[in-house]
Amino acid sequence: MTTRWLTPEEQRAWRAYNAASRLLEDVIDRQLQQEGGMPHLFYMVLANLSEAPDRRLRMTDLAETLKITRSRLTYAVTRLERDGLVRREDCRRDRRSSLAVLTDEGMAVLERTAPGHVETVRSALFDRLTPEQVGQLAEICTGIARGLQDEDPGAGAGDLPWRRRSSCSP
Amino acid sequence: MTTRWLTPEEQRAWRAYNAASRLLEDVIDRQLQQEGGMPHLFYMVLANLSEAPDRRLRMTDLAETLKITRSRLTYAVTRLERDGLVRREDCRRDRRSSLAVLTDEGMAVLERTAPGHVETVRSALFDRLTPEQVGQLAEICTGIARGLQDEDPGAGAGDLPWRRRSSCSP
DNA sequence: CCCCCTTGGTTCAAGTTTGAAACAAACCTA
DNA sequence: TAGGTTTGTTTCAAACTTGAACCAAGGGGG
Repeated sequence: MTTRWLTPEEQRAWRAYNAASRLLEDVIDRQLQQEGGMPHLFYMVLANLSEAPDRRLRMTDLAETLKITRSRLTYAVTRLERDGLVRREDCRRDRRSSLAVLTDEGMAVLERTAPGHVETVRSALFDRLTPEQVGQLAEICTGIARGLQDEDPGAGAGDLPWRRRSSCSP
Repeated sequence: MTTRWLTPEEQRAWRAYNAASRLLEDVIDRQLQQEGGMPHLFYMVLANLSEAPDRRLRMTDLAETLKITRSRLTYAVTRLERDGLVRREDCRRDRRSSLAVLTDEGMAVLERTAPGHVETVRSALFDRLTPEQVGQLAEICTGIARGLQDEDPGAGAGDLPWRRRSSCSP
């Protein structure tokens, strides 16, 4: 079958998206690096932990919500641990698992860093969007994300009992 | 001034965006890596060169359109040059500049790789969007990109004679 | 219980990215 | 036109990412 190339309108969207996403991630990374000494991803690790029950999460679960590989998370947590912002803990239920725990210092850094980060996200993104556009963006992105999530397992249509989720709170 | 935190709707959008952009870039990188032996960025270097007059571009101009640092581009071009897909050429007009030139082999690889790439972009992104959403995405992203472009120079309002653009075709 | 398959994590080497120098050519301007 | 600034590019080390390989521990059948 011959390739279905992108229409001019699709090209316009695709190029704009690539430019915007690169620029956006750059500003955010730079801001967080300067004021928090860590890249965006590491910040998100802290943020996710801070919202988790008891400030701890299984490595695998954390990786899944962040949409990154376990290997990448291992590196991030190791670094954050070295800086004292996160601590590893063994899981009692399943001796294979390990939990990442946000330390008090980690929480402090997060609280100190959050305002500047939010301000950046706001001025770079939301201040330039109308309320309708915020909704449109959310709609578009949840659709894309859901699509890309559920296709990995098998090649065909999803037939799983709608995604299991293991838990491991002590 | 106290922080203007994100509204629930903004949070929803922001989280969805982060998930989607990460997943999207992952699929595309993986596909391109497997079928083309290069990451997305490198493909974009080839693609941009292929559309340039005479298939050549100044490093700085290329970096600017790709929204990446010159340093990053240097690395990419060096690697592509090692693989024979791109060649460097000196600029006659300005002896400081160097041009990246798409070789015939580079063009061939690009043509061989493009269909699979487009198919991935399509199935991951555009097949999940309505025509209106494509327009919305384009609108949103051009707005963001424009905003982030023009704020870098100075801190205040732009006062430049609307962005110069040097050219250097032989 | 033992074997096999799956799951949770880490490790390791190779690849990529970053940001701060370093350099060199071009461009003022006095 | 010498000297200082700007512009175009590369270099380098440190940081981060990737993917494959590895090592446990859990979970069934037999």
